[in-house]
Amino acid sequence: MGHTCCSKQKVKRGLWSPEEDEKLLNHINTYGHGSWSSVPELAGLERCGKSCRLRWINYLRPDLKRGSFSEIEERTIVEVHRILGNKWAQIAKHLPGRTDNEVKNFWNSCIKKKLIAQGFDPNTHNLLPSSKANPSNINNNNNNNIHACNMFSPSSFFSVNSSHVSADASIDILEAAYLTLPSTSSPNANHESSPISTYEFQNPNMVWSEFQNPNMVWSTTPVQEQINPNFLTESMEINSVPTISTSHSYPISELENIVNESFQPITKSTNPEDIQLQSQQEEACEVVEDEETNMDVSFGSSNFDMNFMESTALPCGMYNYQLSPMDQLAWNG
DNA sequence: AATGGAGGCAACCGCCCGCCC
DNA sequence: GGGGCGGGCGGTTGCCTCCAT
Repeated sequence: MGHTCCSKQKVKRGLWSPEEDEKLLNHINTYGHGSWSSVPELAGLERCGKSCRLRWINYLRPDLKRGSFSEIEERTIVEVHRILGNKWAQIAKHLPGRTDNEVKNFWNSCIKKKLIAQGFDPNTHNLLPSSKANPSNINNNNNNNIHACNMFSPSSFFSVNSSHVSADASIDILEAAYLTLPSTSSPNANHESSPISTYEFQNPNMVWSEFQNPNMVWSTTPVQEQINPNFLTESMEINSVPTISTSHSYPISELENIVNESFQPITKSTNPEDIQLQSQQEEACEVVEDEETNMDVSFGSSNFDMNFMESTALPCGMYNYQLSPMDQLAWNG
């Protein structure tokens, strides 16, 4: 087996010796890595390119942070994992100096066990059934939608210490919040037949944690690039998105305006399946309104509204502003 | 002191995706 | 269009260390 680049040459496996590290380090410091497949030969190593790349990324890179994870890093991992799932590379982007491998190992060896010990399913971040049934585990809490995030302060990790959040990473959260749940778009939706690209925000279960406290969203890329068409489905039209670019922050209100300007309602689809889908979404939203809020929002309406996103996040347990008894749980395990 | 289990971590494996020809 | 290749990523494995017995 093995990767194609490894099968063509005699390669060494296993732990790297200090001499090998030095060769790789010297080579990359002098020439850069260029094509990884050519690095072993140029550096005089009997390793495959992938192995060199991995060694560099996970160990030799000069910007790596050493040592154990801080509590803030731990919380960041939990919060981002709750949204992104096992997207270790994406999670690692939120932790400067940490690698995906490191985050993954830390999760599997430490955080996962802590969550389980506190009665949370590490995959869903929801309470485990046994914990729900056992009041002693959850401090007599009856809310089955409580999330592991509520172990922490309701202020998001973005407000804890912005230096721990890379500038381009918060948008991953924004995108992933839409991508987390199964797509509600019809598999038969015919995008090609539409004369223009039409989309609709497909996942109302938005985690808008960036918008809760810091009042600022950081951006290194134009908004148009940040908005991933994958989290949009039919019925909203993408207009020319104003470009706010390159490494600056802008207020929440500005982003809200941008999004509102960028997504305008269009006529609903005539596709019977889409109509049924929209009807289901509207029904679901009505339940949301009845149960959680009187806010004048509806998934059927195409007005994109931050309040809407926040309110719809509540019933699905994606986000909860309210302090719950879970907040009182100690993180130290 | 020897041994076995648990935990942590580095590295590998296999798959996927994008690019190029 | 499709095949090859390189890079990236998540899952898994295996080794090393520590600690209890």
